[in-house]
Formats: sequence, C-alpha cells, structure tokens
Amino acid sequence: MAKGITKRADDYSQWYIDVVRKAEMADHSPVKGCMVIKPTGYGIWEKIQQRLDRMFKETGHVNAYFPMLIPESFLKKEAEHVEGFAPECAVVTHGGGKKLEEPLVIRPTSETIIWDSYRTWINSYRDLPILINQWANVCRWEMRTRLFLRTTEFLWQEGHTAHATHEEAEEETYKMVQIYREFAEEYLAMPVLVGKKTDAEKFAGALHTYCIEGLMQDGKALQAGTSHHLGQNFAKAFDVKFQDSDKELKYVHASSWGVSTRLIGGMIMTHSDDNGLVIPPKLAPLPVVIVPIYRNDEQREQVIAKAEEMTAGWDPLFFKIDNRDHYKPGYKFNEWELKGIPLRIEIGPRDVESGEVVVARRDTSEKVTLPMEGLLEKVEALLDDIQANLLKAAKERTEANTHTVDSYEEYKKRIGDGGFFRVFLDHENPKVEEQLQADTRSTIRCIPFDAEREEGECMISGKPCHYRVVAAQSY
RNA sequence: CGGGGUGUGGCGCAGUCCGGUUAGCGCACCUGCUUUGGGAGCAGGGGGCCGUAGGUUCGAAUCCUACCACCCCGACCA
Repeated sequence: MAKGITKRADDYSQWYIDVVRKAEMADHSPVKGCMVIKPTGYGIWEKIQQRLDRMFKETGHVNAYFPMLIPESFLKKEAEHVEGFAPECAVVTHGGGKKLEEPLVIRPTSETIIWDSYRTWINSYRDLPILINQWANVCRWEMRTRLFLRTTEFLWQEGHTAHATHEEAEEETYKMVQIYREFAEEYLAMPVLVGKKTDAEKFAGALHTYCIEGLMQDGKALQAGTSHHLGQNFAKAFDVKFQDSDKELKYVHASSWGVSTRLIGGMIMTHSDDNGLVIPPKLAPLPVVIVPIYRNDEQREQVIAKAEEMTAGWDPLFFKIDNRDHYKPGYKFNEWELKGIPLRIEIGPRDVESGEVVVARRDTSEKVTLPMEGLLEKVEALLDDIQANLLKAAKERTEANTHTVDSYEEYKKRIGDGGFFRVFLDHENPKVEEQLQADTRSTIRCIPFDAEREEGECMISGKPCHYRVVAAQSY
C-alpha cells in the first residue's frame, strides 16, 4: 500500500489532495487558490494540448493570442456577461507606479477583447467564418478552490468563432462539443454525457451552452468542457457587422468553447487508485519506465547495457531507463506507480540471461514475462489495451452509477450516495431548479442530446415532461 | 461572507493548560560504508528569529491584545 495516500473509501477529498501531492503534479502557491504546476502535471497538460490542438486544426481552426489585460468597460458591454463575471474578476488599478485612467481586468474569459478585435477584422461575408482558438491563462476569483478542479488562475483553450448565420454558429457549437466528447473518450478514457445546459447553468451571455459531463469515482459529476452558442449578443455589444451577399448589413453570429486544466483533475478522479495516479497511456508524457536490477557494479553495467541495446531505436520520449543508483528497485516501483506511469519494465541479471523482461501494467498491477525480441510491438499493444481497459472500467462504473428515479422522495434519499440520476424535471422552470438545489445540493447537469422521448411528470412541479434530464451533485 | 479548526526546519507532528538551560520527534535532505527482483541498514551531519505586530515579565513557542494566513463545512463557479 502506498505510503502517504489516504484511501478513497476513508476520505475521498483527502485522497485527491494526496494523489496530486505525492505524484508531484502541483503545489499550492503563496497566493490563495493558485497552484504551481510541476513537470509531472504540466507534462500531461502538454499532451492534452498537443492532442486537442491537432483536433482543432483538423477541423479548420487556427491559433492566435489576445492580451491578458482587458479594459474594464469592455466587460460591461454585454449585460448578462458582466453580471456573470464581474464578481469574480481580478482588477489591475495601478501600473508603472501610477493609478490607471481605466482599471484593467485580468481576463476571466476573452470574448470581449476578442470581439473588439473582430469588429475591425470583419466587413464582408467573405471574411467569415473566423475560426480562432487561443491557449491562455485566465483568472477567476473563486470563493473556494481545489487543485486542478478550480484554481484562481488556470490554463485553458478558448475557441472564438464568427459566422454569417445562426445555423453555421449552431453547427460549430455542436461540432466542438462533439470534439470534446471524442477527446474525453479517446484520450482521457473518460466517458461523458453530452447535452445542453439549462438556462440557469448556461454561460453568461450565451443563447445556450452544450457540455460534456463526467462522473467521478465518488459519484459526483464534473463539467469537463463547454461550447456556447453566443448568437448575436457579442456582435451587438461590440458592433460587429458584415455586409452579406444580399447587400444587407447584418450582425455576426458567434460561438465560444473551452476546456481547462480541470481535465487533469477529471483524469485523476476517473482513473487513479489508492496507490496513486493512473495516467491513460495516450496522455502519458512518459509511457514506459525501465527499472534495472543488479547486485553490484558489474551487473549494473551489464543490465543497463542490455536495456540500452533492447531499446535501441525506440523514441527517446517514449521511455526512460531509471538508472539512479541511490534508490533500490522496490522504491522505484512504488514511485513510478505513484506517478501513474502506464507500464514498467523490470530487467535484471536473470532476464539478461534468459533474454526476457518482466512487464508490469499500472491499471491492473499484472506482471507478464515477455521476450526482448520484438518487445516494442508487444509494449505498444499492452499500452493500447490499458487505454481501452481504463475506458471500459470507467464506462462500467458510470453505467452502474446511473440511476433512473421517478419519485422526489426516492431521489432525495439517494442523491447523497452519488451518481447520475435520470429524472423528469421541468428544466424550463427556474423555480424547479432552485427547489432542487435547496433541497438536495444537486443540479440538472444536462439535457442529454440522446434523451429518448418518454412521458412523465416533473418530480417537483408535476408538470408533464417528454424526456428525462440528468441531475447530480457536482464539483 | 456565516459555522468550525489550525499556524513550531521541506512535509507530518509533540511541547502551550501550569513561562525557566542549547525547542524536540518521525519522514525527507547531505557524507561515508554495507546494500539492491516490492518503499534497505548503520554511523556522522546540515537545516528553526515557534504566522505577524504590540504588550506583561528578570525571562515568552508558552500569558494578554490586535491583526494576518491557511484548511474543512456551506453560499459563488470551468
């Protein structure tokens, strides 16, 4: 059993903090709610960036960068937007030792500064669409923070697109939430619900918001990505018009979408266990570690030489030979498990002798003996199997914790145990959501796209409903 | 912002009630030797103005006052 990690069953929240700390993912910074992302954690973020960036570019998007400081007045141009974000903005009032003419907001999100630029970029329907993404940091002064899940400053990507028509903007909004779903399943190995947020939960300034929602091991939901259809709200606020082919002057339609370092928190809470972090192979900065075993200097030389010979021609970023001499193999086994490395290869004198190695997988702790001959192929196959296995396990857990409930009494009784609850709720009535939150500290997570037609009555108001929504307690 | 808690080497803690040499312990760290197939052993060593600022006292980690920070439980949120 791993030293220094609280068991999930004893205290899930403490377990999470322990895993982040022991795996050396991140530290608290001197400023409340901020974190230092250490190489182990940042390496995973880099992987996420690489994979997602490719998916964005394959769908026609390009990257750009907009400034971090935004004139305060910009935020105020869209009524709902300012109401939603003003309370959590950090504001710069001084620069160069002088009080500023106008305070500058550290971006909580970049719609306003970007749409201010788009005004000058867009004149004709021929300028559209604009499909831009940016990788950036943002700052939101949250009341309560947790490493990766909610930090004062966090890293994310935000896509900001401009379109000639409502339909095109809608198509983009939908396309991007599907890309998030695909990324979550294929890379994070995290199954997600895909659907629409209720009005109460949508982005401040959007017509509607689509989202992906994962279910963590403790039964709480995690919003893992959002895609907003902004309609013409920001175009109107920033006066962004174009002349269409029919000669008419029209406001531009917009979308914005983002995922953040929160995904790393989601990854941890989806796969990790009481022995520490578990990284899905496709996101592992280091998929394979090789631990040499020896009793003396002569053996050490032999074993390491053999390990080098065995891995000749392998991608150097794919593996690492842990030749540190001041730790014993057992220590290294535990350390790499703690850090979630998907596969560990053990090679010692007896393996050098037999031409085989011992391969241990992080997800199941199974060890197998494999010949050095043709090892790379087998290792790659094992990594694929781990990736698939993690997704399968997470899917089964999510399904086992998805409940269909009809009575509010039963819901209230069971909601505390966690899980997704498929229920009839009149999501168009804000009072229903208020009541739900007040009674149960749970919310409607989303109205799934694939909700089938089914007749029932709202378990709070009794109003007839034609499909079920999904409610849960969430992070 | 309400309720509860905690501030002592990098981390985790003891000491505080009842003031008194040089502030301890475990882990981690450094050096050396022996070790090395699931978190090694021994020996030696480095590292602290005890959250901050005042006060009481011959003397304060310990008593008094104020402030600050962080953590947990709620309200706010990706």
